[in-house]
Amino acid sequence: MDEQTRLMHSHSGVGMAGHPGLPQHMQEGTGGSDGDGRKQDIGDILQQIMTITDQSLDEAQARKHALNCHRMKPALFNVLCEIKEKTVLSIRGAQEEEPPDPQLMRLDNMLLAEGVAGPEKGGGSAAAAAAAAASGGGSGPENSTEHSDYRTKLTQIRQIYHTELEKYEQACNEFTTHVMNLLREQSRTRPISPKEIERMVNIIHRKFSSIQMQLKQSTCEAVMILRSRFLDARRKRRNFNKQATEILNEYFYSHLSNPYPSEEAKEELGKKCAITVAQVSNWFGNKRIRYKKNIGKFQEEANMYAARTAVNATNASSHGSQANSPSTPNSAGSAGSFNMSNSGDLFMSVQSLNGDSYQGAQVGANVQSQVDTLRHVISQTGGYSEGLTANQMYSPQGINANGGWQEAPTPSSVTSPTEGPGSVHSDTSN
DNA sequence: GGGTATGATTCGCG
DNA sequence: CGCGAATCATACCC
Repeated sequence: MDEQTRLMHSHSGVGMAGHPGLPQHMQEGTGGSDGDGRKQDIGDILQQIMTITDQSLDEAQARKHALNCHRMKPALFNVLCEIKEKTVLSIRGAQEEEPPDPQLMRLDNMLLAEGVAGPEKGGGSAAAAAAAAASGGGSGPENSTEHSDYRTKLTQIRQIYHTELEKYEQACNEFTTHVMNLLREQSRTRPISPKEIERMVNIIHRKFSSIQMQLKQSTCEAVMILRSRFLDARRKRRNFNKQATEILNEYFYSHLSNPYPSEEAKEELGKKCAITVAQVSNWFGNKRIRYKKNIGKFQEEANMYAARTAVNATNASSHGSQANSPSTPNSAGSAGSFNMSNSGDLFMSVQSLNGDSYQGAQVGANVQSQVDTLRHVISQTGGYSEGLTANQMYSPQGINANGGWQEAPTPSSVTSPTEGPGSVHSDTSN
């Protein structure tokens, strides 16, 4: 410090007369008696500035300080600030005033709509409710747990978002303060106008807001993923419970000739299995196609259910025909209207199990179910398969070239004597 | 972990 | 609109 003071004074006795911030050259007045001296002075200063880089660090430091304390400094700074203002800053300033980013607005809107941004209470649950409404049906309790799950996750996202946002804001403020202090500090040693500081602050804010936008964007993505997970039922697939599968299988195998449950039957099955009608439809759709694709694989299962149905049928003592009650799906499997005297005809009509096609007999449901049942019982014993294969020709109209379930009228041989050929099948809601 | 089973979705067809 | 077929995504089992 002492050395600096010495240096400072060594330069034409220049003191610290100048008031920082004031245009010193104006204060000096126009009295030009020492004009030459001042010119000499300025030349001196400039010389010092120009050569400062050639000096050693210590020397330069000392010289710098001396210059800083020079009475001409404020004036020089003022001029430099003006020049800066007119050149660099004005160029930068041209692109400063921008309209709010449309993408940012979109993100903001979305976050608001999803209940992530905006008021703390209600937003999340409202969004969850909306999402739930969009997801459509589904079983009640299952749905409510899904709700809370969704809400919990959304709250988590919300919390993270707000925490991060706060962090960013804090960091932004800290950084801004830091930079402002730094600039203020530096403004003592280099020409920095307050306007420039203001601009710098703006730049910092813009940078931070772009970071914020990234945060918003990733938050939006997270919400979208959550939403899609919540809405996409495939992702929350649960196997039906054993009982439900049994009920469905029972129906399927006891209606193997025409496994197309009517709407009423689907509702009934849905009720029994605690699943929706749509799920019943899905199940039957899948079952049909998969059964048809690989009958061999399902053989055992088919036999099992067939045997079970057969047992049920034999055990059931009631023999009142329920063929005309299409809305009772289980009537087919459990009703005891099966007439053994028909068995011969039934056997004759049963098709080969190795083939792709089935007979879509439009006989009474009970009779038909017994046909299906017995077909498997027979196949299990391996009794009639060859003969039955040959008998396919017996009912040519029952064979579908594409291997689909045939909906053609029943061959007369299967027609139950108690029910006319036109009796309603339990599967069809016609 | 990989293979299989299974519920759901999508698409084209009649 | 219901169906078959293909496909996806997950559950389940070894």
